[in-house]
Amino acid sequence: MNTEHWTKAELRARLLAWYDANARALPWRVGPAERARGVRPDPYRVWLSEVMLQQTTVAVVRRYFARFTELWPRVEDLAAASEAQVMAEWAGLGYYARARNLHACARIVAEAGGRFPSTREGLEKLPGIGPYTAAAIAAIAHDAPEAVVDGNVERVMARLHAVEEPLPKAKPRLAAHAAALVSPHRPGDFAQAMMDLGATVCTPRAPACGRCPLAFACAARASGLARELPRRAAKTPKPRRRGIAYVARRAGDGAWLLERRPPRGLLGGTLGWPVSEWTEGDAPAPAPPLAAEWSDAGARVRHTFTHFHLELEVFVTLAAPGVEPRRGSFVPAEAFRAEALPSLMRKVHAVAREHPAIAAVS
DNA sequence: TATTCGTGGCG
DNA sequence: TCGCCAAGAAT
Repeated sequence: MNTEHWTKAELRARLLAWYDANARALPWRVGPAERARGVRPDPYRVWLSEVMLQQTTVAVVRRYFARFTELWPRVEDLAAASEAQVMAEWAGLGYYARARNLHACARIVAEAGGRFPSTREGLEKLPGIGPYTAAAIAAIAHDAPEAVVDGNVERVMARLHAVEEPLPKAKPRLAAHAAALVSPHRPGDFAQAMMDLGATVCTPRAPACGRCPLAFACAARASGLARELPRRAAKTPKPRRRGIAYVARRAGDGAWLLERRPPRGLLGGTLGWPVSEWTEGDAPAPAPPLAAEWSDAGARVRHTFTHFHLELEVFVTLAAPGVEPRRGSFVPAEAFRAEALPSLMRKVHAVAREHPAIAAVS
């Protein structure tokens, strides 16, 4: 029983009208005006942007998206790259399983003629494409009438309907609300409008209800709850772990000792400095990757991951030219780029490079 | 169903 | 300094 004095059609119309006037200009987006003229976005660019945007802010994705599409303008180009190249370019973006899945997905699609599936069901079979991303590509690239439910949409729905149940338990309810609203006429624009609204107006901390095209229908607005919703289940505190990072340069040619991490798990598949185990209680056991005189670089590296804090001691050494490392391999100085390392490892590099034993080399 | 997976910006 | 959170997926 709908006891509201507004209809879903009216709500859709208000949102789309707002989007027509306020859509963000994004490099991977075909705006509402162009779209009205029949222009459709390139599914490859939609896919690439959506994967990058998973749990990641637009500001950061802009830079990476520009670089990726410059290097690899088509899915076949990305498929032809090596996984190491893709990992190096992804470095700093986080959630590195995305990069591995991105590359695997590109090879599957390229092998299949370079065409992405056009349905949500087909898309969801590909690595790295889950329910959200499949629906987003289907709606945005193909105008399929799919409900696209991300964090923004969940927040908008929680407020619009004053859903008090905390996340993540409320997810099915919020998804149902979103599904009931999907525009049958402009599904792609509707999906992007919902996300723009969440990103620029119905924001987490300080919603700008005065500028919201849906304020007239918003239950949370009416009851003064907008800022409180959506509620979330209490989070468990992050433990603190400690470890040691080892930065070795080779005397003479200045090569750096780096190690590729195992393909799964934390920072899986990325390039980095050899490290000890990371422990919570006891001090970490030393685990130098080669026999040498190691010096404490002094400054500690602090870094916070999704579920723990880490503090790393940094040890450095200048290794003799003929030394054989127990782990990792030497990368020539001219081939080394700190930008190809994940953020944690960049921080280690920034500390190590200040030490005389490291700085003195070439 | 609950964990595990990065990072940077902001209040 | 610190907790919160962002266009989630995989296991």
